[in-house]
Amino acid sequence: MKKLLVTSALPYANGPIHLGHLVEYIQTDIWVRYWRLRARDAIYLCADDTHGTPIMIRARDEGIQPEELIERSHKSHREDFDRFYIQFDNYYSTHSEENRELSSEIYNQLKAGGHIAERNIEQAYCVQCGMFLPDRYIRGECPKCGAEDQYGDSCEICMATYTSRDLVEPFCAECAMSPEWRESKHLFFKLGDFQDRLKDWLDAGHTQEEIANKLREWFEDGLKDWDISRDAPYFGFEIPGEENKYFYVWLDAPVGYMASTADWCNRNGANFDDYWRSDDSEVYHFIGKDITYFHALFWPAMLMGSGFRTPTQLCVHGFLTVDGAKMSKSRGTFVNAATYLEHLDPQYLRYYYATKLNSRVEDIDLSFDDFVSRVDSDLVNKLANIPSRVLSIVHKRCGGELAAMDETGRALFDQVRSQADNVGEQYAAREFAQVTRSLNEMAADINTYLNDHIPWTVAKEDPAAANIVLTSALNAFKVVATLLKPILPEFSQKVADMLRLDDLAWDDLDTVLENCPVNKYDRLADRVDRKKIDAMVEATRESFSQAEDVAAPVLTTDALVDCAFETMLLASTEPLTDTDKLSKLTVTAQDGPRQVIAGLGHDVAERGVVGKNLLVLANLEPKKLRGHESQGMILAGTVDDVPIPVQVPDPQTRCHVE
RNA sequence: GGUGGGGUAGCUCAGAUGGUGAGAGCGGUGGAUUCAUAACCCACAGGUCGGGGGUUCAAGUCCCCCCCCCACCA
Repeated sequence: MKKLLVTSALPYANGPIHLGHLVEYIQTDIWVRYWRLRARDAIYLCADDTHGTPIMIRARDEGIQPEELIERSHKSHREDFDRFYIQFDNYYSTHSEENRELSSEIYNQLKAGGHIAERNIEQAYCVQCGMFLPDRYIRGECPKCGAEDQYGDSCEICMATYTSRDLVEPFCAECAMSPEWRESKHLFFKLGDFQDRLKDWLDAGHTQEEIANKLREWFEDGLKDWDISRDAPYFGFEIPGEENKYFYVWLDAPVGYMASTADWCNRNGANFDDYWRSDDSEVYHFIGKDITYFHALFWPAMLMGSGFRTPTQLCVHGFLTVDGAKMSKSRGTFVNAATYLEHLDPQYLRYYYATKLNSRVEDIDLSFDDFVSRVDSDLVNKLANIPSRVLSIVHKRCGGELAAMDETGRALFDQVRSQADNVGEQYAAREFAQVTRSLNEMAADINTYLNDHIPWTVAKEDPAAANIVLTSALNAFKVVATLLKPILPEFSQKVADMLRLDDLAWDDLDTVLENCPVNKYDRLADRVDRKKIDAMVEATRESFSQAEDVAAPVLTTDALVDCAFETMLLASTEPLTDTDKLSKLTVTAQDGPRQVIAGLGHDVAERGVVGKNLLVLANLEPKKLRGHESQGMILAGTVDDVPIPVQVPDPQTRCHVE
């Protein structure tokens, strides 16, 4: 079999690992561990993605060098991964000499091949911050619907896309200064040069069919040139032959896969070219669907244009939702890996994700109730229970030593053993949900066998006869524990220890333990305490509310003096149906009726606020939103992301708030 | 707004290329058991397969329309 190189996407060095990240790392790790179990030559590589504006700005905000920031991230990422049993062969960094050299080499090759174009473009430049502003760092009013405080590339209210140049009254997101427009030279990768080869590559089945379909849509519009340069100041690699130009972070990020390979090869006496310039290896990238574009178009094209091999397969997965909804900081479901570890066993999450994962691009849901029931009923009640019930009798009645299997016991063993290859195929196909289903069926067979042969009763009269049953059940369980190893490495190792084996190996699936001593049962897993989940959610909620408090600037009373808050009676509401959540509210102020446009959702009337006194910022400059004039701003808080206007209890109370 | 993916028993989900009376696990109910982490084993669930129309001898499974949810949009 060809040697295997497997990667997970490079986490950005700007924040901690969370439960959403872990879907991918656990998925990849299980897959690689399966191949290691099959004794295949496989390496699992990753690295931190360390460059770009957000890192630079964050370091500056913290008053440290970017190098210090990314080193801190690297350390914390590694720690989190280790504790979740993510077994990288190498966890490197894109801020490395190898990465600089490889990125430059690829760029030089592309340039030599005529695939790099130069063009001047005009960009927002903040004089105060001394830098060009990426779309995410420039804000302003949406040119289409007039919504305020929108990003430089698209409007979150009306979903319009545009360029930052189109923004009305743009300002720098960092310092709020209005930017000036400066022209500078940018370098572009002519992706269109590779259109035909990319099409062929996609048609050849290098990724899931649904992904390929989506990419083909982009082909129809024609592939645009990709801007790969950024002007100084920028945290990244300088572009060879240019002055004050840096590679855009997404250029050198995937090259990080290669840099990690190079570093690993150097330290392990292996040959880099065997992986990246050879067809004798297979390269698998596990990625989330959000970065498909980079991995399915830019990345293969970069490789094609620079004389390297292209990936064997892109394994694209969906996103994680928690209890059916997007992860939420305020609801406490945006759980960091480190927070999870303070409360729960990492193996539970590995097992739970495995029960959900398949080879498709579906989102998976972490439902806490389901999580508890899966772990308790599968892992504890069914799987871990088998050695527990068997070994207790072996030690109580049979002197702690196994016997030999009889024909019936052998039949059970063979039945379980015969499914191993099938489970292997499910692993190879990344159908982990099927793997867990198969394993639970096998466990059910063993439990049924035990119940049918009542060794606990037989042992009272005839311990030797009972031991035949126990020995058979335990040997069948050894097969299950071996097959479980990629998902639950520690669980499997503990089983090996109980059986007095060094480890559980695929090649030993046929090896049967008979007439030999075994150790006492060592507890394999405990039930999930629901209280711990609640505590974890609460801790998450608190950590983010604290963070947000710190982030808010401290105001003096001066800032509030100009604000005229007034209670106004809400007379009626009317949803603006061509918007996602805007409603037109009619309120009665002291000086008469007013119209206010508010993003409170179309169903705001159902929250019992009509006829109530609401708190309104009354002296806000009138503004048109989606063509409707808004004369004030309703103050509201959110409960579970649902906006609730602030009410003043007594409807008779009409006042200014000073 | 565009595109993609979904909507199957209370919950989480299986259900190639249309065809025996629609499934699993969990929960629930009844029984059996006591070796085991109140675990395990057996039996029971009658759900308009989102709604409507169509093709067909036959449709969760194909076609059309509608509703709802989710994601992505360099």
